[in-house]
Amino acid sequence: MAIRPADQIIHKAAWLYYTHGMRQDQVAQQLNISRASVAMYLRKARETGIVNISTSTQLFTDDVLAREIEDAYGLDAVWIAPHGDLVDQAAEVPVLASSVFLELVKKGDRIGVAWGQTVYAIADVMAYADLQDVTVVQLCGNLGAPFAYRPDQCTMEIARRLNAKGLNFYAPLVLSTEALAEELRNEPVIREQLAGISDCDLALYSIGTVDGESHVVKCGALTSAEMDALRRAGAAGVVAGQIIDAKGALLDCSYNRRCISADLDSLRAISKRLVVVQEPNKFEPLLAGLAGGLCTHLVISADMARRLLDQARAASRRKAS
Amino acid sequence: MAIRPADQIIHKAAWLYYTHGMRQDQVAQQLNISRASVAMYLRKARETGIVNISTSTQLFTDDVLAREIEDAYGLDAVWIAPHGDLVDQAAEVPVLASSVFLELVKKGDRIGVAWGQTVYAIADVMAYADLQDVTVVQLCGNLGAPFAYRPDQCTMEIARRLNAKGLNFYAPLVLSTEALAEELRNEPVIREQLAGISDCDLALYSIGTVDGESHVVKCGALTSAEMDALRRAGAAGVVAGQIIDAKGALLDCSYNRRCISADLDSLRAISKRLVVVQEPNKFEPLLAGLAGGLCTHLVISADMARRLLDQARAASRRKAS
DNA sequence: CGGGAAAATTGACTTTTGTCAGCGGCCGTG
DNA sequence: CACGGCCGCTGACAAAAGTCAATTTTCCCG
Repeated sequence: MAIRPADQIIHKAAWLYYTHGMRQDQVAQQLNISRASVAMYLRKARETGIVNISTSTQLFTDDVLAREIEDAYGLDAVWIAPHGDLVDQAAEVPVLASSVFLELVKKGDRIGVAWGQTVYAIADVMAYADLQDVTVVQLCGNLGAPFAYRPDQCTMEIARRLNAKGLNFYAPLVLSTEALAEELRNEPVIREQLAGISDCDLALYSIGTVDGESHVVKCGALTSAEMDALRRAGAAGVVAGQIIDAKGALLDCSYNRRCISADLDSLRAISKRLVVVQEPNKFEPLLAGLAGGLCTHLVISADMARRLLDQARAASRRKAS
Repeated sequence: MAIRPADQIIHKAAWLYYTHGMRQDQVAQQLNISRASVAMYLRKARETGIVNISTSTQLFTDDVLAREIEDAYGLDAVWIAPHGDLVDQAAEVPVLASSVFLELVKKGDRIGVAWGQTVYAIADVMAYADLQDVTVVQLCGNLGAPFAYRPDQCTMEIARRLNAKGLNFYAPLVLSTEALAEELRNEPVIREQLAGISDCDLALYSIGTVDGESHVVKCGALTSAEMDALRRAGAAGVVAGQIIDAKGALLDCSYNRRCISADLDSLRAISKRLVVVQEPNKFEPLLAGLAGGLCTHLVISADMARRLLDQARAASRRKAS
């Protein structure tokens, strides 16, 4: 909490340079150090979030397509990463998402974070910030897979970037029997963490696919064959490690009952639910999530936006006829 | 709300430069314009709040003196503008205050703003920001004095800087009879505005002196002689144009009854009350404000901080003996 | 308390950014 | 339709910032 004495000089340099608009040589003179050091301190200030530089994401919400999707799906806000006229579209989604995320966070917030490649990609490009009274909580249990994008890593990395407190979940995501999962959920430590999820101000997650490429399969929570069976039983997407059906409801299956993760109602109790979808093959999972009311704020690519809108129009035509 | 087509390019340039970290020549190439134009757009982006650069104010809260004052007066946070080792101390207070203010504001907030030289000085050095869903409301009636720091100007200037909505108060601050003031307060428009004050998330004000130099005297709301009389009757400070006594309660006097301004209870209902004191002669007024619970967040100079702490210590010694 | 490794700092050089006069297109006006 | 004024853009130069190898300082450890 307290500033380390060594960092004091960084704060001073940043204040004089950015707030007072002094030049680096003036700052150097004022602090009796070389200009090169000032340049270095300023870089550190930016890197650690002592100085925050953020760009409005209005460019990406202010768009007819985005408005139409907001209306069609009843969302609070939609951001669309445009086609390659700027930069690579797919890569743009996490960058945009991390800006949007930082725009939505405010001091004192409690933030729920799920996991997966998309979430980790967002964490990875996220700017550092100085949000010491923010708490980042993990939305579901862990798994031991050697992937950077596993639940605890996602939570930790985001907490680190924000200089926030990270609250990890010390339980496995999935257990071998339903009874054990139930028992564990009733353990005070775990119960408390699960209960705290609905107190979050903001949640961040993506929606997973239900095929062999799904992160739950890659991490070994389910075999590819089991996933195929679940898909035949109506699985449409994955949210915080749990399987949902096309209506966005929790699929009634043993796997879900063996999971320790955020209750969907708890997620819906969070006022800002930021869903980010990067891969083009996540169309159906995303529809499921939208149907289930799991999303209030959405970041997607232009292609995906197009498909969502077409879908909504087709649906309303069907209803009209 | 919508981005003007001409501003689109500014957003794009800012996004590529600040978020993607491209160099100006790369941005220029990407957007098919000259690098000089990019430099110009970037300046505009910074000036209009499309890009936001903010520096942590931790340096000024993270200080034993600040902590001691927090404890002694039960405040949420205190910031202290240090002695001249950095820059001019008095001039630093508004600069620091405007940074603190911007740190405390968040999207969707409703902000109450009073008036006076200090408040206007803060507005004047405030960085531009892009907070379009913020509302800035005037905390008290107006007066026609030809000063830049009058109530409507303070409100408007802050709203302009934030790109927020400004809600002015179209009633005089002080009327000639109590009856008329009472009648006016009951007018739906005015009543509504007064009622809306307690819904604010954040308030910004200074505390005025009760002498001939007071802004209420300079602006002609009171004569110097009337002020002297009020002082003898127990006046200790001015908050949003109203006179308070040493305990921080509204002074029982005709002037106050003729005022159209925020009820002190409404002010206390606002969760963050940022009080900024710049001039050294505002020590007693500040004590009155603190006594009345009108302050939760405080920005002062190092000298003032010293005096506050000495006062608190003297008071506790007196109590102990 | 000396020696050595690691970290911090700096001077000198390179790259990047800021600025401004001047050019050219656009629009309203005579 | 020609003219003048205005605004926005650009090229070229000046100023500022970034970088890195060399040097100094700090901090262990024997």
